[in-house]
Amino acid sequence: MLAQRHARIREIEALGFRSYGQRFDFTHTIPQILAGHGSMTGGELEPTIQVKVCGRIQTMRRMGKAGFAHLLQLGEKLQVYIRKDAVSERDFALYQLLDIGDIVGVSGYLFRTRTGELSIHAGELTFLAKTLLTMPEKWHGLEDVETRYRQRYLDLIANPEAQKVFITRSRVIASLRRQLEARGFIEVETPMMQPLYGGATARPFVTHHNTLDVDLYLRIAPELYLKRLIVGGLDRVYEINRNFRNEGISTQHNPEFTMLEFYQAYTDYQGLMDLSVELLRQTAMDATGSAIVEYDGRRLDFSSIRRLTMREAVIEFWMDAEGPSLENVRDPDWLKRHSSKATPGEMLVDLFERVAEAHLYEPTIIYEYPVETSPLSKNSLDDPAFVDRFEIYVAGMEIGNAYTELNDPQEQRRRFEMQLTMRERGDEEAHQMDEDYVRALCYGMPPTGGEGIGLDRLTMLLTNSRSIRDVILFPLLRPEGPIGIADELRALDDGGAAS
RNA sequence: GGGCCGGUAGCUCAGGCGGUAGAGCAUCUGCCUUUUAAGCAGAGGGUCGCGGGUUCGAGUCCCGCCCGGCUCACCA
Repeated sequence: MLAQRHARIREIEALGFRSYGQRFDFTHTIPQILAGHGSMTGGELEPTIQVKVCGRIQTMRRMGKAGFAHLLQLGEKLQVYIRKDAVSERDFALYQLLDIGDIVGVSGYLFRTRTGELSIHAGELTFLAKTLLTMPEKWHGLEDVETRYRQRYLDLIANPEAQKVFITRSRVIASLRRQLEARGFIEVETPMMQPLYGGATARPFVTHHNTLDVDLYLRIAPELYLKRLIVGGLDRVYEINRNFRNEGISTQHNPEFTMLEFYQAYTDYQGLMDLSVELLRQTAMDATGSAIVEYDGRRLDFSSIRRLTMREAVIEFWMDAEGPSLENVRDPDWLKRHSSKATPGEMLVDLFERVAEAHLYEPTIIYEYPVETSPLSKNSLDDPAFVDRFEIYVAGMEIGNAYTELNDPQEQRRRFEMQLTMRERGDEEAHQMDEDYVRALCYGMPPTGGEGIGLDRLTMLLTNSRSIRDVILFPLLRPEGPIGIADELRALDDGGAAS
């Protein structure tokens, strides 16, 4: 097959075409043609409209002295009609040599076929690039998930809906940027390689800088750097970038993933709740055209987001009919009877995760978190065992985490020391002491609200994708091993040189 | 890491009580000037994921390994 296609390059060149062509100045993209002329009748297409389009050949139906092909560009297709008496002899010879997957340019006029399909009546063909490998089958597309992830380019060619997912992803990110900029946030970039990792509980990837001879960690979160910027007086900052966590892979976890983090001085977690509700609603609108989307057969309404405390969620979703009372979930002894964790706060979180989390299908904000699991959040005024923090859950997934930032350096020092104790007890994920961060707080950080939103997961929800790998162009997989294409190409090259 | 499922032609998939491997699309040849899962006639194409074992004989049975999916654990 490879040899056959390779030989065809010479035949195409013998006709005077370049097998790998030059720039092509099209007049319209295929989506533009469909949008602009898709609803015009055959009659309205006269006088003729001349266009130049280009794309990849998706299908071919040859009928002797004429034929049809579908040209695919940007996930949409336009039919091309080529007939012997409408093109030059040379172009017709080229048409006969075309393979599905070749990239060509076509100039001609628009018309409707007998069956009513908008098509381009070819007057001239331009050869732009040759495919040497066969394309996936036309009506199933490429289904093998491993190939789809490893060879994403093939997935994007063969499955138009795969392109749509990544276009929506781009819209999600653009929408959030636009909304934050409109509110006076500025986009910043903070280190991906950090001497100390922090801002989340996770195991890091380690790398090494040769000249400085130091180990560095790929960041697990940008949080501590962004808050240094708040200290510095950049009152509203955000960053959209990758975090790296050296942990398991699943349908909801990829080792590198994209987070939006934003920090707003002089607000608190209540202010961020209101902002989040607005951001999510508008992002859903911008990405999908509606605040109501379908996910896995169920309805998600981003325009009405419930707010529940963690304790209320435990009560509401309790597995038995006779749920606990508010007094129960406040009572350390009651909690101890239902969880084996070390402290009342950890017990409550444990219960919440077991009882409620999977049921949080409709977009829901959960607030009032215990202090033990939140080393960087500010204590609640009315209960120092809790912090002013909330998380956003949709379809059973956590997609956002926000809190009033702890800005008291003494308290922050004590929290870090508490984490160090946990670390000594063997908790690898406990937070490290970051003295420069404490020093920054010593200069005074204004009251601040900070939030992180997982953009991969948000994109999953807005594209109806069940796996995070479907919204990451190149998800991490084990390396593939030898492919052998270089050897095959070299063999063809040697053969060509010899002949 | 555990459990379950999968890997057969370029693609999508069948098949199998152990006996020389199948279809559709794609490819090649011929016919066909409005087709659209175009059609008709013919042809080629496979170390059945890899390695061992059992057997006269393994794609099929057994063991190990590789790759992937789902799921549980951990996390966002």
